[in-house]
Amino acid sequence: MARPKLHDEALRVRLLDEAGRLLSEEGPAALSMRRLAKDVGTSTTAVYSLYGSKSALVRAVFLEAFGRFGARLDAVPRSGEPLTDLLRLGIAYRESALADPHLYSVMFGQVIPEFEPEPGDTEASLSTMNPLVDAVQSALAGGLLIPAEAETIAVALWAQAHGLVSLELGGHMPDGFDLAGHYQEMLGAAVRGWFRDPPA
Amino acid sequence: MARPKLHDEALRVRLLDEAGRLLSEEGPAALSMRRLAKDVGTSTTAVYSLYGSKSALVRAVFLEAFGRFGARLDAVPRSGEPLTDLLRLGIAYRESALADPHLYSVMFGQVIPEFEPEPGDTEASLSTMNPLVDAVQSALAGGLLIPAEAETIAVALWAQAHGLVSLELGGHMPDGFDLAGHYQEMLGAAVRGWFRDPPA
DNA sequence: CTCGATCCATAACGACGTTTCAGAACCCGC
DNA sequence: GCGGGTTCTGAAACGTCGTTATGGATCGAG
Repeated sequence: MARPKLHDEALRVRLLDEAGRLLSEEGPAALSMRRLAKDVGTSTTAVYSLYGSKSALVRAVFLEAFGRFGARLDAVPRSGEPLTDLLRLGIAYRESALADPHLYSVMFGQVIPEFEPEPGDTEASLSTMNPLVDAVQSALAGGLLIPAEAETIAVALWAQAHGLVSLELGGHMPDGFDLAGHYQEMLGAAVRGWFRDPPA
Repeated sequence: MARPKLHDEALRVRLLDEAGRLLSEEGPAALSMRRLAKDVGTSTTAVYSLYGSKSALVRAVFLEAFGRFGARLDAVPRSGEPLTDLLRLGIAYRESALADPHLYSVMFGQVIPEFEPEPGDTEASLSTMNPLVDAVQSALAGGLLIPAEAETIAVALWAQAHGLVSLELGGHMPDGFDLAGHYQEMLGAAVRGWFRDPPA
């Protein structure tokens, strides 16, 4: 038979890490197959034998990014008070996105033309929403919210946070608008919209 | 002195139209300088003498798209009832985005790597928000909403609509989730969050 | 030690954005 | 009317991209 593989799992991981680093630190334009290969000290062929295409490589980064993002949301300490937790999750959402804007763009924008998520990849992004759904269900169970589907409320709140973050990252906020200063107020209103009765 | 220009304003308009058509019908990947030049029957040099770069060309499409988008929102008939108008605007927002998803991506995503909006281009996107700010101010003047800055409420509602549309276009909705069926309910909750008193 | 199979880095291919360049087209002064 | 100099033009060139073909290097089996 033949020589042993150099293009092994260790290299696969190194490529994935370096791809994430390139994206995070220099943006989507910096991630090219040539550049990536050179930075980890191998050839483009190696990347292709391990990943097959740029699209597949970026998908790996995409899934990894969702994994980290979901972990950050999971790590938010729970207060036992569902409405408090919803706010905390929203704040953690923005912090996570701002901590690595380029990765957030890979997850939710189509910043890399070669890659767009496949239907099955939707699950990755939906897992992001799990803690949100849990908190909404708790609130519903406590009779705090109007009777609606938990999924509907969760999607609405998710979209509220995503919309704010997305506009902020895209530079679409009004001049001088202090999003950080109004973010909690906005999240609060979004949640309050589903209240059964207004709080005192 | 010299020969008259062939690369005149008429050609500039034709290029802009064709660029918009390419984007709308075939997506961002189809918009290349060579393809564009060939489709309007000229050379790439012509595009460069008129626009200077792909970035500048896409910026023209970007501004044009915001113009059309804003016009659609301006054209929404007003009921005199600010809360009704807020819902109508939200619905028109989604309809406009879904009518030309690729253009919406150019406006709010960074789908074309060569182009990202300059600071001054923020005004274009903000004008989209004008009818929204007007309706919010009317509602505030009518004492319907809690006393907050109109800009804050408008940004929150805008982000709610944008977030929903953006997640929908990106394919991030849960499997089988009927956004169209829940969209008004969600918008209603977003507005209700700013109510002074809950409606009957 | 030789052979054959396997893997890998180099180099090539087509397409991209952009720029260079030689010539064609034009206006002005005569 | 007709050069001459200026300006504009399209074709071709440059470097980079994603991707793929190729030929040499490398190893185990006999």
